[in-house]
Amino acid sequence: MENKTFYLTTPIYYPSDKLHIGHAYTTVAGDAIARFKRMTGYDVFYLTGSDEHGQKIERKALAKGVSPQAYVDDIVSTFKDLWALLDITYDKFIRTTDDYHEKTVQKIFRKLYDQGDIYKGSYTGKYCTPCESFWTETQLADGRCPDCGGPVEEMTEDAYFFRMSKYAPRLIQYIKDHPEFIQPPERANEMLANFLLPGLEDLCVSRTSFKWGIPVDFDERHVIYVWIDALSNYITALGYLQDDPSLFEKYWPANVHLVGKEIVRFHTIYWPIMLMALGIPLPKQVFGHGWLVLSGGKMSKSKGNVVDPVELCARYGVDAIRYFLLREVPFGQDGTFSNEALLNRINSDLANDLGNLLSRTVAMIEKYFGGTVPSPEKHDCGCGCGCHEPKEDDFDLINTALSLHRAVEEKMDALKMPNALAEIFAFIGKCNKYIDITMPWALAKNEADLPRLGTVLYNLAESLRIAGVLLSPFLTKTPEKMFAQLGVPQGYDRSWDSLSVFGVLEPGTKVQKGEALFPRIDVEKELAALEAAHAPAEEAKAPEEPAQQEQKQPEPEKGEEEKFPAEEIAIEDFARIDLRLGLVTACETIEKADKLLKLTVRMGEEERTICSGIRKWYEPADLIGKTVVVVANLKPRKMRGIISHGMILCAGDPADEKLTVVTTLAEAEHGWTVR
RNA sequence: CGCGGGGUAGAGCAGUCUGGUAGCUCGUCGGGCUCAUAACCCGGAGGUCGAGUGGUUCAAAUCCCUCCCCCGCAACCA
Repeated sequence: MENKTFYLTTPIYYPSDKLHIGHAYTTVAGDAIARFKRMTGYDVFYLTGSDEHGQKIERKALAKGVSPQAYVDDIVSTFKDLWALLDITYDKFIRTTDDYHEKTVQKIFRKLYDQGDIYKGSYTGKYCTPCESFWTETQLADGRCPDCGGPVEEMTEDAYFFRMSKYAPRLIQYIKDHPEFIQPPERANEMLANFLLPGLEDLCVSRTSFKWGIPVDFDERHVIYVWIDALSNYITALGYLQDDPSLFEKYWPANVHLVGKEIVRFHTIYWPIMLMALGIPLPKQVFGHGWLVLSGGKMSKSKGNVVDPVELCARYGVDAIRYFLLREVPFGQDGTFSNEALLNRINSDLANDLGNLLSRTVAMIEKYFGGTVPSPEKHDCGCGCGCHEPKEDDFDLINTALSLHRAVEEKMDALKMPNALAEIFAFIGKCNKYIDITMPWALAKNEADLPRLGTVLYNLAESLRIAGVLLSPFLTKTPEKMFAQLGVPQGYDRSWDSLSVFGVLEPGTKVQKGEALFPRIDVEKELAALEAAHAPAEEAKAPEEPAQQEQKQPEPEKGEEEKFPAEEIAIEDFARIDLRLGLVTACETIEKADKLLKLTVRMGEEERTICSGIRKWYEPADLIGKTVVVVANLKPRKMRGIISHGMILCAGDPADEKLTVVTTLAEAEHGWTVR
């Protein structure tokens, strides 16, 4: 019993920006699993962290004028703040810039190199010196650089490669033999059909184009590229190849790697193959969950619809957010996030059903029994000796209460958090109904019914204790508040084991009515307030609801990419852009390019081909004969095999729903300069 | 024919693997109750389960076939 271990991981997140609700989703889910496993007797190790290397970070830091390390230090601290806010009980937070991680990754790299799984190869391609980029034959535009149109030359660059193909057959077999390895199962088909069966290419695992990474210790020009660096965190965090490997020995192989569906591929192909090469057992399961899609489309900064978990917690409390994330969307599928859905969930489940149940139960115990939990009648006699008849309603309630933990365990073992919560809330519904059936207020009117009344209220209080215990993996503050109101002491009374007994709560315990668990929210008002808070110019309004205890973080800048006015420029800067009027003489669609239109544009003597991603809004016929504004001195670029020489100016709304090509008010000659 | 997911009551979903009275949540309408956070409980209305009045079957939301539509990913929005 005590030796059962459970090793659970989240992805390590990339600190190029603040985290959003999607990251919170994964990590809260992991936390619920971790808490559940701990309560049910497992020795749990829950790992999360940050993946801090790479060119993108290097560039962002440079742009900000700080060192990459300073840059990531800053952002990673906001990660930790968020996890603290959401009550995430991780056992370790690994950073890929941690010293032990870097050293171990170097050892891993060297080991794989020494045994021949990583080899130094070379990459031959067409190189454009000014752009510092390699291009493949197919990327070239007329034999020239697709970026700048300049000449390219054949160049060879060294790089290290991982021999993926060698292990592919073993992995294919493993996946077939272990149907539980990739979850949900349809992802396994996806991986096999898309990547494994067509044949794996060797993977390039080093880079020379940037420095912000872990150097290959025997070839300092190279840094280790993301795969080996990042994925290894799951074992370096446990001390693999380090002085003290005891954690590794204890917890590996991982029970579950929790990942988003976009990185299932790396975790079910590259990572297992790395482990095979290292001679380490594979993780038991990789679970790829779905995404929270916003009602207005995918989350993106330019749409201004990024959902900030910090703000939500500040408004509604951590438990409301945790509950919504865990309950609303089937784990593994995509689901939609909307403020309205969130508020409805909070009201109907947390406020109306759970909060109100506690409130009415405690209120009745105070009113009818002076705040002392009454004793239930004994009705196990059944001999007709004057004792009370067993009540069917009671048995029904009690039996449900007693079988509930098993139902929850079953759902949780399949990582079905929403279903587990549904079980618990079905029981809460049953408690509300029980009140209706038994009508305590009627019993209270008759002295003779007092014992029955006591039984009813005892059953309710005990049911709430059980609900509180069952909710503990999911909600972090609420069970505590429930126990406080019910007078449940610390210890066994709150443990998972106590769920198999109905009657743990001691009669005579004092209850204490407290604040409403979840104050009901006026949805319409709140939606209006949210909208106001997100209006760019307006200050965030104070929440309508009593502020929760959570500390407010500095507001992130809203829609920073859309900020207006943008940075000022001088007239000379503008003058560098050569804008011309052009006449569209021909326009056609391009095969296999569902976003592009290919336009032929005349500007004075010159005629050009320009590709533009406006097919969604225009038919070719709409544009022929129209005058458009062209950015004439833009670098030519190859798109879908066609060189686009220039760009057509358009105006569009932030949601990307409406768009119009910019044209002139009066008749104008093509070739004129726009100024 | 690139890969994948999906189309079931006004909305969001379950049911499909393992064919057999079409279910849940929210909303809506009506009723009950008054202990409670205008909450809770009960009942009603509302669906030819994307289309083929396709195939298999005694029986299809469920299995097979064909087609249509939506959404992701990928390749092209500079």
